[in-house]
Amino acid sequence: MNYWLFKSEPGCYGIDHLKKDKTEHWDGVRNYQARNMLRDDIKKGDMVIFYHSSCKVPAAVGVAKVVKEGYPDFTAWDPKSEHPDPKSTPDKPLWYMVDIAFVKKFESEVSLQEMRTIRELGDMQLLKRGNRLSLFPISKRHFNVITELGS
DNA sequence: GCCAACGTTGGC
DNA sequence: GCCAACGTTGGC
Repeated sequence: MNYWLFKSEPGCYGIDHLKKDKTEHWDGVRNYQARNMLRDDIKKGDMVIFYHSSCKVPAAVGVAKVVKEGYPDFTAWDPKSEHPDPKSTPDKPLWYMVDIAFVKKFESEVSLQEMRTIRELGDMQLLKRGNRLSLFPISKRHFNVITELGS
């Protein structure tokens, strides 16, 4: 089993949305590195730290679980969607997504600022300079440390 | 295939 | 709103 961190802007789609929806497809990723992970690496049963970015207090806010492995992101060929891409078609899909299910919302969210002070999280991609990927792998240790801080 | 210009992300 | 970092685009 592998562990991942997914970023989302809470104003756009936050942990409370996922809690309400129970499961949701993680669409709209338009970056090749992230696409490759969604298509090839993220497996059913993998665990996800849900992270709020581009907001007042950037923070890890909960846990989700992968319930469906990579399949074509059909929002790409919907011109009315948030991130349409005419280069992607049902015959030749360019972008992929997975489905995730709500597991829990942290009792206290774990801010980016707090995570920076934790030695065991020092090598996490989230804390590296210039990190812009919207999702990336984390270690089991990272996952455990963050979930413990959140409870 | 190089690289300048431009766009986007995201913390601050 | 600023800016650093990085991805993408497109001319050559």
